[in-house]
Amino acid sequence: MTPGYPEGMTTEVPPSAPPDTAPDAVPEEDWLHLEHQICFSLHAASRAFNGVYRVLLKELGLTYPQYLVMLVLWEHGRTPVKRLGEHLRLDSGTLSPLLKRLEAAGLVRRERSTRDERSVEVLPTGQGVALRERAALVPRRIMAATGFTLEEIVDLRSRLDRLTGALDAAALEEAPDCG
Amino acid sequence: MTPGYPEGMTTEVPPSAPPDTAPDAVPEEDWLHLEHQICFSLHAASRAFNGVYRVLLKELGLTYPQYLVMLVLWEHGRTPVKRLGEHLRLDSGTLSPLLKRLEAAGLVRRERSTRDERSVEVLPTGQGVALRERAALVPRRIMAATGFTLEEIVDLRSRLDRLTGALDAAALEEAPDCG
DNA sequence: CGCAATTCAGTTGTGCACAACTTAATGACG
DNA sequence: CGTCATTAAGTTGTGCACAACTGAATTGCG
Repeated sequence: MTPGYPEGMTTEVPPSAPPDTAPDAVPEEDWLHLEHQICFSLHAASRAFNGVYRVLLKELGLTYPQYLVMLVLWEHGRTPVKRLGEHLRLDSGTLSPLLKRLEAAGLVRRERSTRDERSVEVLPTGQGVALRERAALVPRRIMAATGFTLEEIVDLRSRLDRLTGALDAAALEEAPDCG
Repeated sequence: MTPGYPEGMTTEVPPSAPPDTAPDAVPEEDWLHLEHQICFSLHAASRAFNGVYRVLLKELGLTYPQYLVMLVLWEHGRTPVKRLGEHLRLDSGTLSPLLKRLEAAGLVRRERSTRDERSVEVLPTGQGVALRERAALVPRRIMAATGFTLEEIVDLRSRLDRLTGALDAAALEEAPDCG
């Protein structure tokens, strides 16, 4: 292991070290290496999670994002697409076709609001509500699959939420100028 | 907040409580609720991370998965598609078109192995190697965006790796029978 | 009222993830 | 040697994520 760099690959990063963002004395060369591992980990964890859900949700006929939508609908009932997007951090470009598929599957209905005709409200059908009972087994099986205790899960969740908040804020600052 | 359930939504989950997997005395009804928050968190964190990378990598002309591929190539040089897939947990269905785009961008070349004509080896072009210098700034900016210390990041990484390992193992057991 | 700006859902186009399949090369075995 | 299982890469089809855009409804303001 630790294969080292192939010839011609060591790219002498200029030694400019902005001291405000560097939390430690990590050589510049090692950053890509470390980074390497970290972003792999997050990416891989997300996909592994998705994979386990895929297996469990297959018998419910749901994909993972569809399951997330149903969770919101089971909890809140009739919900405008806009609010679904806020809960799930998804825009209409993702939700519109997804909801169309859920509607085609007979799990939700979409009704244009009478008060504001721009808005479309989504509500679970009887079949959609009934699915909740079968879905109730999923969380426990997911928990078992992680091998984590409840405390560990909750702790991980709070870290991830903090991460998400920081990243969202950074993305906003990064966007137009601000630099 | 805490909107409560809309009428007709409370679905009396049967009180069967398998004691082997329940780490705590959490009411069955609350599982979906808790689950709700947890899977949202992971999903959202992954997408938030992706969003920040998207912004930073835009000026390099890379997507996040393409960046992951380049990280492997920068570290290991010439690598067969098969091994890339092992590093990144991706199959040829994902990698083939991705590598085709990287090749079209002039960042990598693909060469069929002479020793085993089934295998295709990927290697960075001069342009691809040169890109590494500009990419060296990315990890630091990502770190800054997270607001996490190096220790926190490393700790989070180990948790996520443990999670991924457990989930992968569970997915294998879940698959055919094993029940 | 009349018109511009905003809001909301939907569409289009690109790219990733993955299951299922195809094709070609390799290796094992009789 | 010939046959068959295995392996590697690629292709096809479905679905998600997101940017950019369209179009209709609403709101704000003069």
